Amino acid sequence: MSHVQTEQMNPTPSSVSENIPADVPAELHAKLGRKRDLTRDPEILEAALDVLAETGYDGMTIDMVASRAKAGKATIYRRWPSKAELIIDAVSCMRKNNLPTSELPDTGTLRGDLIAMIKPQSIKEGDRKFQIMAGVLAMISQAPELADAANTAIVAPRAQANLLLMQRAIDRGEISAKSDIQTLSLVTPAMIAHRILILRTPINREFLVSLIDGIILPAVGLPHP
Amino acid sequence: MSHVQTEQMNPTPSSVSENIPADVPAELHAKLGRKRDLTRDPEILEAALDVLAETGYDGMTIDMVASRAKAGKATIYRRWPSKAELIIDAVSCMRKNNLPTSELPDTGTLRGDLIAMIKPQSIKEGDRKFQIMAGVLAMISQAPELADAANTAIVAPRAQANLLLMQRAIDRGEISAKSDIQTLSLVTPAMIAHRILILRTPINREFLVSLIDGIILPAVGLPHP
DNA sequence: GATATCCGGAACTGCAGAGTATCGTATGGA
DNA sequence: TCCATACGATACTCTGCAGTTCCGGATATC
Repeated sequence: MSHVQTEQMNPTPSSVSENIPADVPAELHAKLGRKRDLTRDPEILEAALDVLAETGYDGMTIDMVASRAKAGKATIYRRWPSKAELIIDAVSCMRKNNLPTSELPDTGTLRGDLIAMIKPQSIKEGDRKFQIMAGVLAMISQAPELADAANTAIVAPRAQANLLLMQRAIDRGEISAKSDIQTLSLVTPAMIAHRILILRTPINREFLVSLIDGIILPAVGLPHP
Repeated sequence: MSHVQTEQMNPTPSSVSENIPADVPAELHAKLGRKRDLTRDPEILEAALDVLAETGYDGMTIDMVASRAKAGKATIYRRWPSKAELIIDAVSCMRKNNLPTSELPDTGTLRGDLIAMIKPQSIKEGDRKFQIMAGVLAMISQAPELADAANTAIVAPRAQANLLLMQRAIDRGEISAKSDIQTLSLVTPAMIAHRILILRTPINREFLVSLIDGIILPAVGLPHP
């Protein structure tokens, strides 16, 4: 990280007590209950994620985010105190866009369920998410809470979905209850991350199917179809 | 990445043709066959890897590398034209330190071989390698050749070792020849990377054993011991 | 329509860090 | 012993970007 400036000076401008300036810092803003264009927030966060996915944390500049969101730089700093906090917020807010567990497929077989989770749209979306992950990784060592945010927003949902599907397979007696489904549920996210981050190869259907048929199903004792 | 400067100006100082200065740039240096303290190169590269593992690409400064190697900043720039090339060189040179395949264990069983590869020293060394990987990831999008270098130096050797052990297990009839050992050989590196990069949890013996007993062996049809 | 507030745009400041230049010194070869 | 070269240290320049400030215009409320 390049410039991690002096960290939060003058939380209250106590030197001049004349009156509140037109543009007040973000924290005060929220607390004073001023009205703001609330539709700008998600647009800016989305722009930040785009730039992050494309250029990485250090390649990303606030000007890029501002121009992509057609916003002024000042507008961004009115809402977030620093670049770091903007990104943490952006990544944290990704969680909302995850599909709820109620929408999980239920085909009757584990393989059917796992295959059903492969959809063109989810592949593309997953690609972007892991690009964001790559952009964020550089910053993780300085802001550990970001690791949690990224994990919660990007890999945990996938792992959780896998875990539920496998648990259901155990419950219906399809696979052995001794399977280490906790570890197994992490295999696909880890392999996807490895492929995108290190091999720089985009995800496709064949790859995901080979993970299912070559690793997951054999590991839980199901014969290759 | 912060400062990716203007990229290679005046390859030959044609403006002044007086004589060659005492300290010539690195490229000329090598070509002219001047004598240099060759023992400094690996020390500087090693220092660069240390700093890289600790602070990441953008956190790393040339001054840090110089002082860690007890070298002058100018000495580094005499040998490498830029920070980026220094790091690419450092990562590329890691390959040499990998143990040759001839030293692979041969216990007679796949599980025995895989377990035998877990040694305290290899865990520690692996930890550092993947920290370096984390540091390098930020830069990969701008220098794709670095992805190859990192892959070749860090994950490929592990995968290759796994692959050989599994192939031997097939050859001796221990496991089915239909096993997708190509994909399986990537599981441990990918899971290790995931754990270090995203979960920020250090590797230990229990984790590696659970990968072997919970995923690899079940996936090739060997019963849990 | 007057007032207040926020907006986008743009100019500005400050600083860290890449890369360069210089200097006094250590070293090795003739 | 002398010369050449490369060394470490240090001081320097230059540039990109985080964060700030200012301004004219849009919007909303009354």
